[in-house]
Amino acid sequence: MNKSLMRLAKEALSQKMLEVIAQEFAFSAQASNFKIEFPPDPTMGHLAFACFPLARNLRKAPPQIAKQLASRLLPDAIFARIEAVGPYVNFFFRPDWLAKGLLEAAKQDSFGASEEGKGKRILLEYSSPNTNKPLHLGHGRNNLLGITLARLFVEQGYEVIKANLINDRGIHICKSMLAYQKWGQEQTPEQAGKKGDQLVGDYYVLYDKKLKADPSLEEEARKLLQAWEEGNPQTLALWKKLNQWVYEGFRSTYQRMGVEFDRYYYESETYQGGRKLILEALEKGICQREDNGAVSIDLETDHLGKKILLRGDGTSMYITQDINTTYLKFKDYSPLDACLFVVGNEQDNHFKVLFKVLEHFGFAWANRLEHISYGMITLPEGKMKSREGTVVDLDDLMEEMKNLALLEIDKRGNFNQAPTEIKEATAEAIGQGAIKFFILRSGAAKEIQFNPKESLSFEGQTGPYLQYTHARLSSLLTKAEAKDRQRAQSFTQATSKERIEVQLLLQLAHYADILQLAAKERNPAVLTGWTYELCKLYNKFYYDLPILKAEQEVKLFRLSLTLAVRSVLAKSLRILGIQPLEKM
RNA sequence: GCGCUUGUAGCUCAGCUGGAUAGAGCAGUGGACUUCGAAUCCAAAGGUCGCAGGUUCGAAUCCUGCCAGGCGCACCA
Repeated sequence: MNKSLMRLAKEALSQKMLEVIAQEFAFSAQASNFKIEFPPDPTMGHLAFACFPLARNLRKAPPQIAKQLASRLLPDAIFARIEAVGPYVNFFFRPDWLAKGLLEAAKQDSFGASEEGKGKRILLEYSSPNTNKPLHLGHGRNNLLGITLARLFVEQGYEVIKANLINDRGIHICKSMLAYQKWGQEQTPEQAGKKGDQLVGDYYVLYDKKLKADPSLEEEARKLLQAWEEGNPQTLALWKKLNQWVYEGFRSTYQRMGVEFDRYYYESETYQGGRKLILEALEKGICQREDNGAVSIDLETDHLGKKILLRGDGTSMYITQDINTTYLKFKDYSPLDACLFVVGNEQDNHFKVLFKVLEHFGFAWANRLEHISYGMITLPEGKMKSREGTVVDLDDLMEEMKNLALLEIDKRGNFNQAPTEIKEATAEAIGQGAIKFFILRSGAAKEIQFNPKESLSFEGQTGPYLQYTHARLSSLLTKAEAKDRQRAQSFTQATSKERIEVQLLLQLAHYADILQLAAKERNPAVLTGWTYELCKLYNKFYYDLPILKAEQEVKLFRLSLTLAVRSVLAKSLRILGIQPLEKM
């Protein structure tokens, strides 16, 4: 599948318009002289030719141009109706043409895929947690953004490397280590009966609590960090032990969310490496030596001020380390067409600086770096604060959502006869669907306000609504006679032309462009919005028109349409990480 | 103070590379289950698109200023 049906239609239309404009106005227009758009409402038309840009060239009023052009245009194989409305010429697709072009294709798994990224490689870093506490809702947004973008890129034909840079060293983990050392009594996660990351997180909180009574702990934590840097065996052993527990905890959270990685980078292995690159730059005169021995770079001309890259004592900083990991990514995976960092917007400035520094260092790939920034998730009370216990823990949230879903399932009783594992798995899928859709439906730049009571509903614009549509439609298909279902697979005639049916076809026709746009804009919300719209259309179709009880030829068309919608819907849901359910 | 970012219906959000009457969901109101799954559908209601200028045939969309929220502005990460 190279070109989407919609693109073919646009190209055909564009060609046609060039000819007609030449005939009617003796003006040889360029395709750039006009724009083909989508009317706000499909009842007005399916494609629109706007006459504004031509008005200048032709010195005629747009409505006049539209009228003249429309009078010249005759229906053809693609368009059934063409009419001038104000300054627009509107085109209506022939439902048969849409049906023929879509009903078969949409059932293929390759539908909507593109070769845009064929032969190209993207490295996408996301998640990148600290190892001192469990993941919270903010990480959830990061993870979901990351994994969903990865799938969108794959759909565009890119080879995607999903990388996780683990912040496994530093003062934060030393705080947990210190508290554990002092008060942990060698307790293991098994003994405590909790996940490793949760256990380690408890000690991080404990450290903070104890710190209030005993400020000298801060000094002790710093000493521990020093011991770690010096390679003290006991410290290293403790560090390894706690980190291992945390990784096991993360693994289960990741798995539950459906998040995965191809490559892990560990800060403990990379944090020193940037020094060499910076010293080289210093030799080339790109960087400057400060009075106390620190190395800085002047980004004044880039309006980013002066930045220290290496401390006076020669030790690494955050940016030192990032310079190195970025360098390593290109070393490990060259050639990369893009190298993306999914990191919260509190680091917008950091990435601006980082990218600029690498540009100054002369790396040719510096212009292929991109920060995928996203807003924080806040609570009605304000910011989440781990110290005040107002953090929404991801594991807790997922569990809570699943339990809520369980209640809803019981209320309906569809699973009363089913084994509990099936019921549980369904509840889990619904809970996940609710969380994922909720987080992915708003644009990344926006802050999300998370109100536990209201945000995670199962009705309306939600993940479960999409899953319900899929289940409902699957249920319908199982009720169709096997013989009809069989025939519907390859049935491509629009034997009925109700408005809602044409709208559904039209929605399917947009799919490929939607996927492409979502990937290009790095914005999964483009897909969530489209998918919701598809479901809305289908539910209306389902409600308004009989399917199984329709007259035979109409029934086959409607079943064929249903099969097509199910296929595309299931695929969109999978890209979003939401499980399409047969029953719920 | 400087930089980035957000401000659209009571609430949560689409629309923002300028175009046809600004759209959904939730909440609230009124309807639709003897009919393919009511986690659904339909209807009415709800808006000075933060404010003020400007560019344009045309601005929620672009520019400027102001107001409000968020995030940055470390030899922290």
